[in-house]
Amino acid sequence: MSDDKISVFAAGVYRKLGEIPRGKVATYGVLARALGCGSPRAVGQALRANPHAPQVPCHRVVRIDGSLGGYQGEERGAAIQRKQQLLREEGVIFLKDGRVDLASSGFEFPG
DNA sequence: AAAAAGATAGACG
DNA sequence: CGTCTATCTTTTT
Repeated sequence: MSDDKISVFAAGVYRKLGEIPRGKVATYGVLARALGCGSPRAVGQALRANPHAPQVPCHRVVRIDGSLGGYQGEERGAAIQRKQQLLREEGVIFLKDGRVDLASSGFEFPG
């Protein structure tokens, strides 16, 4: 937190997030691949430092297995609860396990 | 400059 | 089901 600006990597992540349609969710792996990186952790780092909270749909990014993961830097349980609420309002389908239905709400980047 | 952490994913036992 | 390793970027010492 030294510069007001952000890295090019984060900017690319936020750009991809804007491509995710409402009611859908993308996975870290797919996002990382769309950015040209094979490490979903790098994407998570960019989202964690997300300077635009609700402006960027960072809550539309979940794990590969449908688990929510985290939100900003909150506790795991709190992050899941908040994300589930937001996604549920957007029309994302949730399974009884508390996971997202990637089979219907899973989004993937073209190309 | 070097080391540690971080919202993952995949492989192994 | 639980544990370890691989991979990339950002942040801190």
